[in-house]
Amino acid sequence: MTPSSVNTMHKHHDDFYSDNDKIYVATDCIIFGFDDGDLKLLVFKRRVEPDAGIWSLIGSFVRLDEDVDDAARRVLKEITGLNQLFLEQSKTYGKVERDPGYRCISVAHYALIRIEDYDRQLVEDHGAYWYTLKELPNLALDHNQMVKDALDKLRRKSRYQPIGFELLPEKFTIPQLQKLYEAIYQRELDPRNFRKKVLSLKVLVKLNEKDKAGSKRGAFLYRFDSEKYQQLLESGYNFEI
Amino acid sequence: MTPSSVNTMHKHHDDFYSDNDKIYVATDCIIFGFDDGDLKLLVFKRRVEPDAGIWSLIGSFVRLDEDVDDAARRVLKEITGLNQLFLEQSKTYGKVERDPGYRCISVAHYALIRIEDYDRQLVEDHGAYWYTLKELPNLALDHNQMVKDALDKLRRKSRYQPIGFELLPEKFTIPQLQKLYEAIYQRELDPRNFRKKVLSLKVLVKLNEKDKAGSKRGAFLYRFDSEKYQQLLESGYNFEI
DNA sequence: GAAAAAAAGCGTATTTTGAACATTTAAAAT
DNA sequence: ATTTTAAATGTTCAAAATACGCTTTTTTTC
Repeated sequence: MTPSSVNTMHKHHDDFYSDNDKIYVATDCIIFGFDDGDLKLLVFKRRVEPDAGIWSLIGSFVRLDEDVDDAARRVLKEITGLNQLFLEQSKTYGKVERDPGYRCISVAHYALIRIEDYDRQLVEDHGAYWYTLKELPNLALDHNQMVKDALDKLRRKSRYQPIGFELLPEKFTIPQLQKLYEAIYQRELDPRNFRKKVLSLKVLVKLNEKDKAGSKRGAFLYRFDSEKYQQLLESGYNFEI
Repeated sequence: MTPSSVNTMHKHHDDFYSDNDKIYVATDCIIFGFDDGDLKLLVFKRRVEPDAGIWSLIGSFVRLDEDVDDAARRVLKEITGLNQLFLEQSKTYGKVERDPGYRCISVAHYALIRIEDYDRQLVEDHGAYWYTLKELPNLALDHNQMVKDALDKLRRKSRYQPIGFELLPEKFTIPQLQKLYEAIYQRELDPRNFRKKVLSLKVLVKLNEKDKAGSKRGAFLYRFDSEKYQQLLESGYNFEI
């Protein structure tokens, strides 16, 4: 390749790319859920070589006629049955030897789902299992790195965007929300300060119901007010949790 | 495609992928520089359709035998002559219609370079030009979006990591550093508070030289102490600028 | 060569935010 | 009725962010 071929976006592809030079493009999904005070990850038994029998993330090749993020959405839909969910690109993995079988890059996406919502039958049909993050086994290929990176993104993002609500049911209590953030940040938070902080953001609506599951006394349920959130965002409000 | 084909990472590719189904994989580079108080971007005149004659980012196809990030490094090296520089993946662009010519996804990377270091001859040979961010023209394809996203990443990242130093010469003054951060954040900072803050991080070494270019009085030059930075990082120090 | 101008550099007061901790309240279990 | 458990409210102290005043050094101008 000559130096001038650097500027290849300026040349026609046929100039140096033959069809069998092309690289496979896949997407892998890091699916986070939250249950019982723990962050969980949906993983699958891999069926073919290399690494057959090993747990792995769920993924798919990107079709010629579909957007990359649509491919991720398609995967999620077929596994969980869920259509509308939080889905965001994480990072692209492009090492030559990342998949020993053939040259393939993967555009990883991470998703947050309310663990009560997903379709249990579909998940079971695919041989999938919810692993607690702490007990996560070795995954195929570079999938452990993918999880690490996605978790990092989730942590960073949840500091300045109220993204955690995607992992909770519509109605939730402050202590539940706290447990979620403790799971994300992997450290304990002071319940009094947490409550103060989160209520000061003014995006929670207190309901006239209590959840009795967590304690004898029961805790008031809240819901996230995304309209108010949008308003505050537009008026330049800075969210940090 | 059947539902089971979702889990394609588990199947062999030949099962549904023929060679001419494959997608082209490219990389585009958002090259930031800093000069004269302004953030600048290195752009190029596109030579072929679509959008020939339009300014665009520099890019290249990823070779079959090179890592995606190596492709970006190769592009940068051939354009600027620089080998060791700050380079980081930004985001992957995978819309079907993003390039009308053919199906091609692009893994965007952003780079920070000291504007005095680059090879002017090489840049000129490639028909490149340093545009001020504010005066940036319409770019080809989805390249304006790429710039927007990369700038956003740069902003976020520079809040918790001292990456701004990559854009300054080895020796710089506090006022210069402030101008850089003002350019990145697009807002004015108080010189007294900025100085206090940045010196409190204890990663700057004051030199016995003054820079007379910026003012009549002249300002002391400093350099970034990356060893000390590493030490502090390892001891769990939290950098926020 | 004295005065004005301009940016560098140092210092202090005020406000806001974050961390630590004590106490009361509601409801279930004994 | 008493104990137990977690929810909820409140207070205090320290640290960090912000706002702003003033002196210093050197060049320019009259």
